Order: sequence, then structure tokens, then C-alpha cells
Amino acid sequence: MTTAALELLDRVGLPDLSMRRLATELEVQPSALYWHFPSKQVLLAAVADRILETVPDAAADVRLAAVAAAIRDALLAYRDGAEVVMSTYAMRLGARRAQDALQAALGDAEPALADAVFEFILGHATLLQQRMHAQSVGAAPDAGPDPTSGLDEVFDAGIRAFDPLSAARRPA
Amino acid sequence: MTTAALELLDRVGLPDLSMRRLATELEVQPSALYWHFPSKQVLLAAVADRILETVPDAAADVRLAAVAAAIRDALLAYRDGAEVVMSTYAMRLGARRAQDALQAALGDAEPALADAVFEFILGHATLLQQRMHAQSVGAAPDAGPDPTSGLDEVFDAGIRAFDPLSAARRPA
DNA sequence: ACCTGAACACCGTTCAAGT
DNA sequence: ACCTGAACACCGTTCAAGT
Repeated sequence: MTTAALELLDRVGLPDLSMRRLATELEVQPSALYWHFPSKQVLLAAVADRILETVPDAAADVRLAAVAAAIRDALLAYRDGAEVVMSTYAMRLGARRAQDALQAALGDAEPALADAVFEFILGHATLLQQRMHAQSVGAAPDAGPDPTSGLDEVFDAGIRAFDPLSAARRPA
Repeated sequence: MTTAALELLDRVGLPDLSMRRLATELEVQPSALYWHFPSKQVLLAAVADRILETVPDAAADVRLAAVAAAIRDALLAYRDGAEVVMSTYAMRLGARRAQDALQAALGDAEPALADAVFEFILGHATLLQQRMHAQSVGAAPDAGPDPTSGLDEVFDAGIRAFDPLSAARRPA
């Protein structure tokens, strides 16, 4: 059932992912969904876990850039994926794995940094998908030629700043 | 009218900020709002600009940490402020000012870095407000003692990583 | 110029009742 | 155990009509 929700999300986007529409998709009455999930929010949390499912488990010898890209790609693999993860982050059942993977890649750096990297990735992916949606709707007020150009540039610049191997960090 | 929306947002939160409720607040029929704004999304974009209004204009001699903190504080000043800015970022009328201020503080560093910092701040503030809301509702599944403890630690760690003055950057 | 009244096509959620 | 039917209290948006 989270599979159907995931597929519907990718097809219609988060604003149009309603319980009623999902029920129609499953050829069931809307109220039937509430036997399986207590609320839409819990349903979305399960969907968020599915989205982050593909990020590999924590490993010590992986570069930060690789882990960060894997998380970003997982978020971008479904329409509005980043926003779904973000909106259900409070009850992080599956976000922990992603953060553990980042922590492992950062090695002995302060733990707060892993959280900061995760927040950057989520912010980046959410804004990117936001722009994609805005462009598909049409109305670009000042009309930059391509909203997703410079995509990787910004992401790479961010990850480079976070990576302890790409710069000498100050001792204190 | 954006003032009333801003006040209502802060009182009831984004999920309960409806056009009908705002109309009631203004003692007007819901349809009256559509003479002033073509849609709820445009109304929210105007609210987002108001939220970022207080961040100071770009200045060359300001430390990154100061600008970043000013933007974060502006986002946190109203309930769900970060999410509002994020959801209307595509039509960035007021987000440009914030990004220009970051660019100025970063000096001659690559421009993509300013965007990355802004994305980090937005991600950080959104997740923080998400946790605040989840905690007020009650249900903390694994119950970390205080969801906002380590607030500044994560933020500071992120900004320190971005600040060219806090670490020697590699030449390439 | 600015607002009302009424309608249209939707929401999430609950709950008795069915099988 | 799993679903239906019907209801409750809402949404955003449009549009003729009023002043």
C-alpha cells in the first residue's frame, strides 16, 4: 500500500496525493485506509522511509561526496520526495540510517556536522524540486533560462565545504 | 492584509492557515481575498517576503556567521516561517536579498557557495520548526529528551564549515 | 474599486454496520 | 480481519451580482 502511495506521489505530486485519491487508486473506499494507517501523516512517514530505503548502510571507507550524492539521489528519485521526507522528519524512522551513513563518512569529525550535512542535502533537494514544480506550472516571474542549471555546482560546493578531506580544518 | 496573514500564521501554524480562516479573521467573505491576491500561493509568497524583510541588506564587512544568524532568526521569528519561505522560494521576490547578503559576507568565494549556505539555513530552520511542532502535538516515538537541544551546535558547525575565514580552503 | 452569496469540486477523519 | 456507507467539518476557487 505504501507502494501505491509512492507511485501516486511520483505521478501527481504531494499536493494532489490525497487519501481519497489513493483509495480510488486501490479501488477501495477512503475509510478503508484508516484500518491500515491511523492518519495521513503516518502514511507519509512510511512513504518517507521507502524513499530513503535505497541509501547504502553506514560504511567507514566511503567518501562523504558519495554518501551525500546517494541521499540526494534517493530524495530526487520520486517527485516531491525531499518535501515528504522533510515533513515527516520529526518521526525519523528512516532518516537515522541516512545520518548514520553521513556520520561514518565524516569519520572523527564532530557529530553535529553530520546533522548539518543532512540538513543541507534536504534543503538543497527540496528547493530544487520546488523549482522544478514551479517551472512545470509555467509562471517564471523573472525567467532564469534554466532553473536547474548549476544544480551540481551548488551541491558540490556545499559538500566540498563540509568534507574534512577537501580542506585543512582549523584545530579548535 | 499580509499582516493579518502573518499574525494568523504565527498563531495557528501553516496547516491551519486557510483562506477561509483568514477571511473570518478580517471579517470578510473568503471570496473577497481573491480581489487582492489571485491565489493562496501568491498570498503566501507575499508573507514569505515579509518574513525575510528584517534581514539586513548586503554589506561587505559583515561576518558570515552574523548574516546567517540573522536569516535564521528571521525564519524562526514566525511559526512555520521556514516552511513558508521554502514553499514559495521558486518565486523568490525576497529571498534574493538574503542570498545577496550571504554573497557579500562570503567575499570572493565562488557564488555557488552562497546558494549552498542559504539552502543549509533553510533546511536547518525547517527541520527545527518541524520538530517543535511534532513535540507540541505530543507523540515523540523514541523520545529524545529535548528535540531542540544541540540547536546552535549543529547550526554553528554548519556555518563554520562554510566560512572561508574559519579554515584554510584548498587552492583548487 | 471592493465586497457578498452561492455554488463547484474537493479534503481528512470517524464510526456504525456489514462480511 | 478488513471493508462499506454515510456523515461531519472543513478546504481553494469562481463568478454573477451588488454597492
